[in-house]
Amino acid sequence: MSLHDTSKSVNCHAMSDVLNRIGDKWSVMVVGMLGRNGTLRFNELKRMINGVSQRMLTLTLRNLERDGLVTRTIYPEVPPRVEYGLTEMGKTLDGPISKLWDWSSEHHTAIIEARSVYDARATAVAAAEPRKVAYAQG
Amino acid sequence: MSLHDTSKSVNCHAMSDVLNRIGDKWSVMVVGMLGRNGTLRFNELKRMINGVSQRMLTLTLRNLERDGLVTRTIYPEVPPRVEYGLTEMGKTLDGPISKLWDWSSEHHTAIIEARSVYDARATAVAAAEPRKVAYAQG
DNA sequence: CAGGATCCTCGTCGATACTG
DNA sequence: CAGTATCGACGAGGATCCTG
Repeated sequence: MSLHDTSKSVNCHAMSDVLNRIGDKWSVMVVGMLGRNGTLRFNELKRMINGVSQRMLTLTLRNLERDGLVTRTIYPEVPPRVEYGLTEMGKTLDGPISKLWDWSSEHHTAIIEARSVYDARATAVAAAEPRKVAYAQG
Repeated sequence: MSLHDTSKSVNCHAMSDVLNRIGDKWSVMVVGMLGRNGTLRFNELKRMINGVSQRMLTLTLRNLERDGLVTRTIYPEVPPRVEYGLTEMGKTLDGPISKLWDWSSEHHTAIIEARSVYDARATAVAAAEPRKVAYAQG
């Protein structure tokens, strides 16, 4: 088949590295938001992303900027204004992320359901098996 | 434009929830591997994934199973044999993940480069600005 | 408004040892 | 082989306060 262990290792490394950034929840959010809205200010992002702390948003943006995915434009005004946008590379990432996004909203319900099924079964099994305790105490 | 804040919030929630699972490095790896190879045993996955601990692989597989993305088949033999595969929903996830995978290997180099550029600039700025210290100490 | 600095907590993960 | 159980270390991340 099409599986070469060597190339697999290399891809694995690249994925591993890239995933450390883009696999991050907030990064995906930021790229998604910027991909949809073009350009946003710090507090606009903060409001839209819902749950992100100021610290995390700052760090996320810095990392994305460092990786060449996000541009940071400072307007020397008062009050200060900083706008964030996607670089060309960032825009190419928006494609895959959108796919992921679509997948999420499409299958979210199914996942929630699968979880409750799994949990119900797990609980049932746990309840049906107090034997361990009985033996241990007997 | 096509941005509705309300639907955004909902999607944000769904993404947030889903990303907690699939945004996880190991989960992506596992789904990727299973997507490519069809079905794999525990230690096969462990060997292929390169760096995952036995504990993390177990947890990852349990979570994926719980979310209805991975099947777990136990063969009552000795020595024990357990095979993992993707569910139908899991297979649909393999698409988006493959996109991400491809993107990773395609842009990995550019990212590494962007980082070193950024770091070089950051270092230069830090070196060019000992004024703070000078003022503070003067 | 946009962030830097700090503290502190909670969860994550790896290592290890044991089981069926 | 395929796990479970436990512990300890570490770092991510939130809360808070402060600056330009």
